[in-house]
Amino acid sequence: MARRTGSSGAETAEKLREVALELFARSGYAAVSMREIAARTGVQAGAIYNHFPTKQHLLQDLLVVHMETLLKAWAEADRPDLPAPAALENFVRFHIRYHLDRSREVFISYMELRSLEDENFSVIERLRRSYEKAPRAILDRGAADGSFDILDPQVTTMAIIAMLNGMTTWYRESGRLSLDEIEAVYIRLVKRLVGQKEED
Amino acid sequence: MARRTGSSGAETAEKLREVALELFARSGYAAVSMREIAARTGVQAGAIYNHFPTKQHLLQDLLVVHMETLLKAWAEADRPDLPAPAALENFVRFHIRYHLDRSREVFISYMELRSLEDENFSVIERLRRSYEKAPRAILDRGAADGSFDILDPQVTTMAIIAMLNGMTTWYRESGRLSLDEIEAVYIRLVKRLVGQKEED
Amino acid sequence: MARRTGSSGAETAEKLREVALELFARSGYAAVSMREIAARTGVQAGAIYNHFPTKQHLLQDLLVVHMETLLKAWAEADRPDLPAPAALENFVRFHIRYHLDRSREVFISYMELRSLEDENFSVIERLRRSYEKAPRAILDRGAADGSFDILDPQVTTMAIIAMLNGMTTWYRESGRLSLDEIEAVYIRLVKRLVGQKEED
Amino acid sequence: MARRTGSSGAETAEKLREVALELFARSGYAAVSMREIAARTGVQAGAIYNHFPTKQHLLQDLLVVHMETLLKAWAEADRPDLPAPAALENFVRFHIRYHLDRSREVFISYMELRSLEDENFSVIERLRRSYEKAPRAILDRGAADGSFDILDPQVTTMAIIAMLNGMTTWYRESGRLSLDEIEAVYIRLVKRLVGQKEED
DNA sequence: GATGAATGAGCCTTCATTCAT
DNA sequence: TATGAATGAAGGCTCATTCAT
Repeated sequence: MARRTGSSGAETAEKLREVALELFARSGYAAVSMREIAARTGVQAGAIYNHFPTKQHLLQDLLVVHMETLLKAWAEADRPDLPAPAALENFVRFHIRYHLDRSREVFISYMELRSLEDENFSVIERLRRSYEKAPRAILDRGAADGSFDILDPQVTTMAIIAMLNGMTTWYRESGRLSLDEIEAVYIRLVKRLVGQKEED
Repeated sequence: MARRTGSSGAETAEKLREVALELFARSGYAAVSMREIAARTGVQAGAIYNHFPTKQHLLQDLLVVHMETLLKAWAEADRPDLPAPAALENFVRFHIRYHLDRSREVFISYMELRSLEDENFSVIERLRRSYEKAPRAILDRGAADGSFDILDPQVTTMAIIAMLNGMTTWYRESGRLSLDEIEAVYIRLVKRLVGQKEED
Repeated sequence: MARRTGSSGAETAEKLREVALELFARSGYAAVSMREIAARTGVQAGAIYNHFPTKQHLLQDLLVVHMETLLKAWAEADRPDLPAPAALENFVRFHIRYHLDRSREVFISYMELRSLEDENFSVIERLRRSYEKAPRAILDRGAADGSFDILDPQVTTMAIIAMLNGMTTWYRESGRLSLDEIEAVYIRLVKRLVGQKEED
Repeated sequence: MARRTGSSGAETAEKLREVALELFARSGYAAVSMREIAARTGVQAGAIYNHFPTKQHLLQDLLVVHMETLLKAWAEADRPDLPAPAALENFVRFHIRYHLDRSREVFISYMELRSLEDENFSVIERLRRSYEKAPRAILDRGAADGSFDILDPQVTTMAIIAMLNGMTTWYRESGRLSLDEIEAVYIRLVKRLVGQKEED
């Protein structure tokens, strides 16, 4: 059969991306079959290949789009004009909100790096490094102007990111603490890590 | 052909465990085939089934052994007699050293939870929760006696663990800092997280 | 998108025939996909079906056109008025020239008979037999008037055709001998096969 | 299920070779599926891969074995001690008998060269050239000692081979002429091609 | 305990063909 | 007439697992 009335190429591609994202995040790239993705999208397996040339490209597409969207979103959220403490708080808020909204993307962008073929791996790795420069720059700025007391800027940067990302593994909307409360705790924890005096 | 002189069942099983660990950590459970494990062990695929009834059991075996060994090691390293600050430092040292030595086990014990069938999943999850009680208990003790100033004990516990585990993703023996130096930084970072005054 | 200005249906059909001929000759009917034919023609696969109802029809079309063109060309080249020796030489020249010009058609008309469905096979087979009657008739004429000394007319006919066709498998324009030279050799070889005394 | 009692690896491999030979000769390499070969062999498709690593290897195996067997058989049948006319007759007899017995191997060794990947192609092509040296050497010998009157030794060699091979396309056991009769005709035709005087 | 040959299901991908646009 | 998106079947090959030897 040919195209059914009402369906369009862009819609199918977007549906495929959404379904693949969900399944890759839940079961892992290797454990998900093209047939499974197709079935949940409501098409036959072969139809996927009208939109993505291989399974690998589908993963690559998800990761590139995620990283680029993240970088673009941060470019808009970044406030280099703010003093370092406020800039850091801004980063933490951004990172937590953005990553909770896209926990599946974040998860596979860490977990499925190993499923990427070499060249694709490098592309994503480079984008990731680029994002990690954001907190590092703020830390350096705060260290320079004396508002932070940093132990080791590189280790501290990685510690902050790991700590924030860890949240996605246990956060549940129905949990004990609201997102606002958790956010507040994390902001204070990060301030401690960078040796900033608490204002209160 | 029969068994080659000199090889024994226990040896093969151990070699299989070691190879499977390496491959699962590198490529993920779903992406590794029994044939691949067998080939690197130097046997045929069928021989694996003399030692492990299924691929799932092989993973389960690795994870259970890892978690039980970890808990046993901690039971030996734990010093409940120490004051909270020293106990926390002891935990951090233990965790870093142990996890760097077993980075593959740690990695798959986080990553491949989703590859476990339901019952196996619960077993491992329970063991993991059990380990996480260790830092939590120290935090609670320090909070009670006033040596720590904890923001939220549960969030802080998870933050500490996530921060420490993050290290395994970037640590390289040949890196800028020695293990001792990194350890020292992390200990100070953890002290900051729990609101302990730095002594020096 | 609609038809691009300048392209016409007949042009596309002819381009498809040419491309299919080339690909079938090079890789074989079964190994060539409709997408491949379409791509080299500069259209999408679906467009082929505006010109040929199935892949099988496309092959059939090529073979029927080839055989009919061959028969028509021979009808024009044939000189039944000539004495048998001159008529035979005329046939050999015609066959060599025609088959070298159409080596791809000749090749698939032998090779892809097996790819034809039954009815189509019979059509082509009949046309081929019809062409083979040409040399046979000349042989019979020469045998009757004593200008040839034929061993077995049927076997000799097939031998001549096989010998001549074999040339298409090794002939290269850049080879040691020119086409004229090769032709001269083949004419003399054929004369030997039919037991005709060499004039020179 | 595992191996059924009574079956053995070597037997299955041989059966697979025989079936593949038959099917490749009948339908062409590209048109035959591994499942089809497996089904006629009485195993599942996957089992083929215990004996041949790929479909291409299966074809390659058939062709290499055929060419090597042919060369070996000719090495035994060759009689370099005979005078050129008798040696040529010996070659024609050998070639006809051998090729009729192995018409499928001969057919695919010509037809499926194009299905071979580059390296495999070269191997077979080299073996084929090697066989073609046999008649060429006899022709040269007969030309040198004056027993033949050769027009062009290379063209004549190819003509002889093409003429003889052509027989496999039309020979039927139930045909008008017996194999002995056909053989006799072909021997006399070849003698004519090399310009040897007929004895009787 | 190990091999090697087998199964049956499933993998990613391509195929000829169809049809709304 | 052509596109591009779809189908359903089939392609070569790999998988976890079994079992006679």
